[in-house]
Amino acid sequence: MIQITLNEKIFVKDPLDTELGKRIIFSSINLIDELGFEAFTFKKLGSKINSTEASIYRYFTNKNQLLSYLISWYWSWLHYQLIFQTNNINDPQQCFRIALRLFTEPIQMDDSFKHVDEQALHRIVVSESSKAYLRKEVDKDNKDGYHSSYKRLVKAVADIVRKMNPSYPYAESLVSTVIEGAHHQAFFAEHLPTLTNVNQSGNSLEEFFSQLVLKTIQ
Amino acid sequence: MIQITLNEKIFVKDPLDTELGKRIIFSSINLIDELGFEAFTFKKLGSKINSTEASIYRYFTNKNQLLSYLISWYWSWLHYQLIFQTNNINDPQQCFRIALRLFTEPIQMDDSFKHVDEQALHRIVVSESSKAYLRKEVDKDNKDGYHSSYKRLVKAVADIVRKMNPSYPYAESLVSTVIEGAHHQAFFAEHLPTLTNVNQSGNSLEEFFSQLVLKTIQ
DNA sequence: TCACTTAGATAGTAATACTATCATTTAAGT
DNA sequence: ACTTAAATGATAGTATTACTATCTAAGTGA
Repeated sequence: MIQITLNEKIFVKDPLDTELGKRIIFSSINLIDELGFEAFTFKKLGSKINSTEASIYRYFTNKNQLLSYLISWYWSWLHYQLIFQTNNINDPQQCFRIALRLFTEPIQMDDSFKHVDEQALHRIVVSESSKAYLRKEVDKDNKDGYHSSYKRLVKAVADIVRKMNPSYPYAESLVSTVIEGAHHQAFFAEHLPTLTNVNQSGNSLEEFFSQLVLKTIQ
Repeated sequence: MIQITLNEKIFVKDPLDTELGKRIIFSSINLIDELGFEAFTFKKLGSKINSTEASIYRYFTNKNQLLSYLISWYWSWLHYQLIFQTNNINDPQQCFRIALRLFTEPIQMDDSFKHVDEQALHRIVVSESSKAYLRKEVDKDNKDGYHSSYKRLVKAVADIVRKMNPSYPYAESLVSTVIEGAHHQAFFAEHLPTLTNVNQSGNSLEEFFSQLVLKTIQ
């Protein structure tokens, strides 16, 4: 049983400390997935969990903070998976393959987190995660550590890339491009298929990015 | 003097047909750039151009349609630039270089469009363009042609990629990854620099993607 | 038992995202 | 010159959003 701990400034009151807090997290994932982030409101969430808007505000200052919390939680969880799955593996090539699979394949969540719908959270990450930072408030948010989980994950994978080729100077850029790109390509494959070749005639997301990275860093 | 024509369903009434329409376009670029898309409203725009909310609704059904219009206009304009600048150039490698420069360098707009602030529009494309499609309504929007300018541009550049290597099966994915990636990397370089190596010790956006593409398609 | 935490209930406010109506100006056709 | 239609402005109204504030009740722990 593991516990993922997030930066304290990313919530008003830690939702994992209470029963209501856990209901907020659990149900917000389903509701954001269902309605999309724009149409999602604390009022709707309140009525869904038989609580009130005011109660939810005791945990998060606004819905953007809640989104950032969910996304951060997801990155921390992926990072934990990466560390766990690459444990005792020395070949950086193989480590990278594991990382790439985490980014491109729908995740399988273990029983430690039954309260979380992993498929739904993944869909939210694909469709909504960039909205957590594409904001005017990004610098303030960043100071408060809203994006530190993401930054840690990118650094960890960039370190793997550097182990494969220490002279490649764009490790972080490559990794963040792959992560964001994986989301975009998955979204395009579903909604705007002319923008992608993924899911067409045997082409796969993983294969596309695998080739791209290995050839790029040679 | 050229005229960029956009799909008819992307507006209620063509803003380029009237004086007020042009003021809407011109000022919305500045206002979205200044406030960010979330804080931007038709009411604020109305008072900025000495008109009213109701008048703006006669051109666009909502602010998302206006955003889609601006972004579409930008893609159409880039596409035009691409065709113009690659005219009479047969070497696909060189054509690609031109395309890449269009995606990575702040554009220089010609005098035909003095009413448009090119720098501001580019900032909007970087920070807000993905919000035009990362929506629950994406399929409906797509049916109405909201994204056809983007799709045409991606196809045009993918055709260049295929000329360089006809057997590469991920041309569209590669191009859309580069375009979206160029935005992300530019945004990261400014706001979340630990996620990128661009703008650090002589590293450039253009160089990163140039290497990435050329090595990938070999 | 007292203090404290937690949450439910309710109310209120300013702003947002529209829709509707009506009057006025302007431009275009006969 | 007269008529009509299109374009805009002015104003009002509505439901919802995004909060903030206050008050009460229940439960917990020392």
